[in-house]
Order: sequence, then C-alpha cells, then structure tokens
Amino acid sequence: MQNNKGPGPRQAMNGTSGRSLTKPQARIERIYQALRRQICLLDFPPGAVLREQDLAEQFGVSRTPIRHVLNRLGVDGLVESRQGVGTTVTTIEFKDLLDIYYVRAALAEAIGDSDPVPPEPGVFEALDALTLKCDQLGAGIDLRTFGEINIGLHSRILTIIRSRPLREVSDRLFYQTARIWFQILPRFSWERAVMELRHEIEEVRQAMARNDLKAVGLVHRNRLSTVMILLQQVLDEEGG
Amino acid sequence: MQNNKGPGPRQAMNGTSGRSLTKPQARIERIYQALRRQICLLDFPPGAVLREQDLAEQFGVSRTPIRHVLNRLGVDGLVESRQGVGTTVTTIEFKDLLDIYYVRAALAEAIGDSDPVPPEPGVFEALDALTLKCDQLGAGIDLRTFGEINIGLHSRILTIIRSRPLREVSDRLFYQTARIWFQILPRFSWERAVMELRHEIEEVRQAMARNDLKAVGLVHRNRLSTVMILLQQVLDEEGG
DNA sequence: TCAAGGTTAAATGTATACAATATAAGAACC
DNA sequence: GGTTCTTATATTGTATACATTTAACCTTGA
Repeated sequence: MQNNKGPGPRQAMNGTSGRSLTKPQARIERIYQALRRQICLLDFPPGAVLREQDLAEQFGVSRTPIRHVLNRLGVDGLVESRQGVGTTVTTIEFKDLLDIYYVRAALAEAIGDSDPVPPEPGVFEALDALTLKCDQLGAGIDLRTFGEINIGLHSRILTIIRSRPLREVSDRLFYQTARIWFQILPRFSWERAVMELRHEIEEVRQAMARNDLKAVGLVHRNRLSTVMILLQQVLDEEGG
Repeated sequence: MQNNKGPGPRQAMNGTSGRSLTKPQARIERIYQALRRQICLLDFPPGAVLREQDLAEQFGVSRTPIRHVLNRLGVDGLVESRQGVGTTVTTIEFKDLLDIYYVRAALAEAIGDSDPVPPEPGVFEALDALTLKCDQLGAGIDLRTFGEINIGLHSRILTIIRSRPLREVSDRLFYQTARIWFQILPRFSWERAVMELRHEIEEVRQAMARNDLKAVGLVHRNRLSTVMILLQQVLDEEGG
C-alpha cells in the first residue's frame, strides 16, 4: 500500500455531463442513471413506492447515497418523497408533458446552430442496430423495447452536441418525458409510432453521415412536433 | 398535541419550481436558494471553500441537509466537492458561459410562444424599484448592487412564464451565468452595462404592461445577444 | 353497526460517529 | 541541503441510531 502511481489523479469522466467526478460521486451517478432508466422503462411504474432500504440493499450501499440519488430524481420531477409515507414515482400530466415538449422543440432547433462534432466511432453501427431492433418489433405492442430504442436514439443524438449545457438540459428533459409512450400509445397507432421512430433513426443517421447538424436538429424537432400535435388533441378533447 | 386541524395538508408551494414540498424539503430549498444567491453575488467567490460544518452551524442544522444542498449546487455546476479537500466554488470558462447563453437565447424566444400570464400584483412596482436602483448607481463600479438588480429583473421575468419546465430551466441557466459580470466588466464599460440593464427593465415593463410576452422574450433575448457578442470577441482574442 | 380516538408500525428526515482520502508538515536519510 | 517517506490533520463520504411524521389498524363507546 504505497503511493498511488497507478490511477493518476482521482477523477473520472462519466455520463452525459462530462464533468469530472470523484470515485464515490461516479458511483452515485451510476445508481442515478440506473434508477432513472428503470423508472422510464416502467420497471417502477407511476405510483410505485421506492423504499430507500430496499434500494440500499439492492445496490449494496447504505441509505445515504441512495438518498442523494432520490433527491436528484426528485428535482427532476420523477419521484416525490414524503416523510412517513415513502418515495413514489410521479405521474406526469399531459399538460406538463406538452410544456416540456415545447422546450425540447426549441432546443432541438438550437442543436443545428451549435458547433459541429465529428461522429463518434461506432455511432453508425449503433444506429443500424436500432433500426434492426425496430424491424424486429412485431405487430404486438412491446413498449419496453420501444422505450429502449427511443433511449438509444436519444443517447446517439446527444453525442453530436458539443455544448455541455445544451446536452445536459436536453438529457434532463428527455428523461422527464421518456415515459410518455406508455401513456399515449393507447390513443396512438402502434404501427405508426414504430414507423415514425424508425424513420427518425434513418434520417438522423443520414444527416450525421454528412455532418449536417442542422438537419439532425430539424428531423428530431419534426418528430417532437407530431407528438405535440397529438398531445394538443388529447388536451382539447379533455378540455372540451 | 392532538390532531392537526390547523395547517391542513402538510405541503407548501415554494420557490420557482412550483412543485409541492414538505416542510423539511422547503427548508432545504430555502438554504439552497440562499447559498446560490450568495455564490452568485460573490459572497463566496470562485475558489472559495465551503466547509459543511461551518454552513451547518450557520444555518442551525446538521451536515446532512447541507450536503443535500451542496449536491444540488454541484449538479448546477456552481460548486465542486472532493473528498479530503473540500467543496469549492467553481470558476466558469468563457466558452461554457457562451454555450449557456446560446441556450438561454433560444429559451428567451420560446417565452414569447408560451401561454400569456396575467401580470402578478406588484410586479410593476418592483420593476420601477429596480429602475430607481439603477439610477442610484453612481459612476463608481458597484458589482454587488448590479447583481442584485439583475437577479431582481430575472425573478420578475420568471413570473410571466406559465410553463413550469421553461421556468425551471431558465432559472437554472440564469444562475449558472449570473456571476458573469464579475468576469467581463473589466472588459466592458460600466456605464454601458448599467444603461443596457436599465433599458431592458423599462422595455420589459412596457411589454408586460401590454401583455406582450413575445416582446418580453425578444427584449430579453436582445440583451443576451449583446453579452454573447462580447463573449465571442473575448474568445476570438484569446484564441487568435 | 358505525364512528372516534388511540396505538402501532413503517417510512422518510436528521444528527452523528466512523471510514476514506488528500494535503501539508515534519523527520529521516543520502 | 535536498529529497523522500512518514505522519498528522482536516475534509468529504458512508453507515447507522434516533426523531418525526404518516397511515392503517384496533379498540371502545354510543
């Protein structure tokens, strides 16, 4: 146990933020992303209760780091803690979803105005894999796989955003709305949803191939628009 | 100590988020906002070390809630904690500031497209007070008062944003850049900075008076643009 | 039978002791 | 005298006991 020649400075890059994190902070970040993903894939559906003690045992830590994660998820609006009751996964109203989509649409346009980034190695293979995964989706509704593909596409789009603030805000807002499909697909054609997702993946791939960030942003924005139109219809029906 | 007829449901609205918070959560929110303000007014300048124990005694709580606050400030990028060293206030690079300003500008335009909100009572008086505070600024540089006016204007603009997500993101990004004046005013005319701030306050007031959200967003965006141009110049000088 | 009140159990929130870690000072050695 | 290793100290990170709060259940009375 002598000096630490090995790992160099005790920092590591991790996640979408790109900020440098110490080892324990990186662990919290991993748990945060894992839980966020589970929430957005409905492993923990809205209304589900997350017991801190259970999560602590599941991740092999004490309640303390778990509480940090839950607090952050609370700031994101994905969970809500109440003393004496528990921490429950939130339900998001259609109106709030639409508001978030407005912001996401504005940011999607901003993607095109930011500095271009050379495509990350393997990004095209990843997108092709997502297309394949789309094609393997049958006629039967498989929301979980749909959600995984959606998250995958989102992650690929993030890689071409050089601006860290734009990346962080986009990521945050995406996960705030990622569960939307579980709410609106009863009112939406499954085939059409899959078709539009597949279409976006292919168009994003082509735009990336010619380093056309503006096109990536617009393609993304267009699909957001179709969801916004649907959301607006739902709200009009409910309101009227 | 019997039943709780008094305060009704144990929730309270607080802060910019508009989310419902329990009593202890509201306390953490208050500490968070207080510390954030102090950081952005340079009561804690970049590089300053925030000792958890000191803050705990200062706010009359234990380290636990203080740690929640510091973690959140860390996610905001305002502080950085390292085990064995301490929690230090960050320095923000000009490049990062410019990236944030790009996003803020995009969101400022989005303000105009959101639902109109009737002016909050007292908002015009508050804006007039800010104008007066501007006029009382002399020729001598008083960055702290300038920062307070700037925060005040920001808070007033937030009140006309009905969309909670847009409000939260705007607030977050504002405080990430709020310290910018302490960095760029050496390169900027003090008189011009005050003049432009005063100008925005008056134009925002007029736009609010005629319920013209689009104008508020554009006025705000225009001032952001002047700062972006300056930032770009600084970056060009440094880079070239 | 129903309602009101008290009791109990369980969850989050807090405080604190302990562990891990990094920095700086000091001692030993060449 | 300079360098390197050790050691001390201060700080954040973790685990855990305790406090506070809520909700459900059970009891008791009319």
